[in-house]
Amino acid sequence: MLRAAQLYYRLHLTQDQVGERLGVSRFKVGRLLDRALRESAVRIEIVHPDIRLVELEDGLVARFGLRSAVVVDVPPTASEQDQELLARERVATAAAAQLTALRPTGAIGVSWGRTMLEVAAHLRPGWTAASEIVQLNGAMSRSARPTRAQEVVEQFGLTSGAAIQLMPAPAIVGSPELREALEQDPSIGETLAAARAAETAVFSMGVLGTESVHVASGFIGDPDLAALGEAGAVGDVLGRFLAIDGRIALPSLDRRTIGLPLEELRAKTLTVGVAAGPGRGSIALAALRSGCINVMVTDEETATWVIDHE
Amino acid sequence: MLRAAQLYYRLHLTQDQVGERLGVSRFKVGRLLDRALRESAVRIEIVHPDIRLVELEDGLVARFGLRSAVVVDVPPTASEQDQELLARERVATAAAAQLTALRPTGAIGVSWGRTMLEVAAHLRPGWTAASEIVQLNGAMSRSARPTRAQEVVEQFGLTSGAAIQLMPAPAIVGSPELREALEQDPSIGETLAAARAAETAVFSMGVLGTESVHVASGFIGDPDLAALGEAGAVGDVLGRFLAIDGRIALPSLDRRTIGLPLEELRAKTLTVGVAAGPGRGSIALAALRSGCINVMVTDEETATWVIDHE
DNA sequence: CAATGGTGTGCACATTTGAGCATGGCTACC
DNA sequence: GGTAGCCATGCTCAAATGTGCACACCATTG
Repeated sequence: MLRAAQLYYRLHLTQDQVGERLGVSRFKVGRLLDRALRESAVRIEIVHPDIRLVELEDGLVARFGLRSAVVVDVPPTASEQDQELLARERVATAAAAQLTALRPTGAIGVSWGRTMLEVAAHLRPGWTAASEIVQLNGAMSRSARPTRAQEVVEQFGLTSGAAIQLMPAPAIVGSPELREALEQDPSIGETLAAARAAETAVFSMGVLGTESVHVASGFIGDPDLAALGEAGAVGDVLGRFLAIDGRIALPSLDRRTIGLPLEELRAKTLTVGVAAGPGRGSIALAALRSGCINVMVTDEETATWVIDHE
Repeated sequence: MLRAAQLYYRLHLTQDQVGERLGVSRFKVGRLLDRALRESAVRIEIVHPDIRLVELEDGLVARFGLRSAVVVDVPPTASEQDQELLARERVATAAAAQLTALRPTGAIGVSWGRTMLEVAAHLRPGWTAASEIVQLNGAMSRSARPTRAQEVVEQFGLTSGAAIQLMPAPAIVGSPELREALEQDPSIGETLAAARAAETAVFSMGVLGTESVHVASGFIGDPDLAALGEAGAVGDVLGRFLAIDGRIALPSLDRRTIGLPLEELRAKTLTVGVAAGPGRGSIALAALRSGCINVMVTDEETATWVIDHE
């Protein structure tokens, strides 16, 4: 058996030649090799260092029932800030590539944020034949810091030649009643209907904290921030804050949030979630648990955190 | 590439199926797997502990231009003496099996000694269709300790149904003249002619020392022993003592030795050398260097020693 | 002593894989 | 703007390999 394995695997003879040398039939050689494999006398192993990325992808797919997952390697950098920038760049590149490979059609819903901006920047012209790009949630900033949500949608549209549809509203308003009133208004209502109708959604995940985009953009103030912390919120998806178990952390705030509700997101055929950079583990896990992601794109650190904490 | 390797080697999909999952052609998958192998991203290794035996066999074949080699594993025992007995038993079994597999025809020459006796004992009836078994060298003991050479030849004959031909002479005599005279005599001369004509020879190797068969049987006395030591002899093949370089250690003694000369042994088609037990390394190496072996059967310890000292 | 069942073997056939070659896109260089 | 060379890709065809089946061998059992 070992002699056969030696001749076959090391010297790369055919089973026929091995049989000739050993004076047995090629069938017997085949069975010998079978046995060697079954009895693990021969080990075939993938030794490339990046195989762990594949394993993480498989782990995510298996644990959360995803369609697919992409986990990218981010080489270490000098500073924490560089690390975040590099991670975002790498993950965004991968997300753009994955989107291209998935070839979505019809309408595509998109969120906004730094990560989404980076994804948009990496899309190559002609990446999809989609007909329409729809903004999924409100973004109109009231602070000096612009959300650049429009740039995201425009870039998605520009690179695909699709029509674009913006959602001209803040992410979060002061009362549920105002939210309802705004959603009734045709300018927002029609976009929301289109977002609902889209079969595909692409969005990133945001962390909760003082450096959060929503805080910086003035959508949530100190009282809301405190209440969210109290409720165990770890971050947001489409402006909707989740606790680590994947449920809406603060329903009262959720009712003031303008955009596609999570149930609707969950119902879509293709939902691509992008999470990049240190500290994204908890919101990534929450989002995965919420069931609104079926294609995950992230970095190794985040993926490892998620797998370890599930 | 890694994904392909994962699906192909770990999940045992066909290249076609891998291609389907990855959205590429099976040709590309094949090339991907090729590359993975070439770049050693995938390692195929034989992990069975006995693979070292195969490697030793290959080493012997390559270094000494053999037809084949058999190296057997000898489990450790309590005492050195048990080890020697077990080694002899294992190696003899392997030698008998190898002889059976080689299916020699015509006349087969055999030597004598403890190892050969053990080999003979392991031959199964019908192991060969050879016509004649010929004793290759003199063996008639003058001491109380019999050489049992006749038993070896008889057993070879009995198990094969072949005729036997003994060499009724001592291994070593007092003078070259006497040796010549004996070899002229028909009783010995005819056997010697048959030994010369045989296409196959089977023989063991003896170590030099006070416990040597030749010393115990009274063929060499103290002066010869001392002279052999002086000349760098390490052991014998067919009663002919070799130095570690594989040459006759003491030509004067060799001229007094009755039996097939080494040049004649070298000229045969099939020469099976058997060396078993601790301390056999040097004579095994000497015999291999002398070029008179083309099929080697030995234990791991001896094979390792030979490879390490060549 | 026949029947039985397990095991190993070789064979015909189907599937899988590899080798060589043509094609076409891309780049770099005139 | 052309063009030569390179590389990746997919194809055809042949080789290599796996599979189900029939048969032989052996030991056990009623």
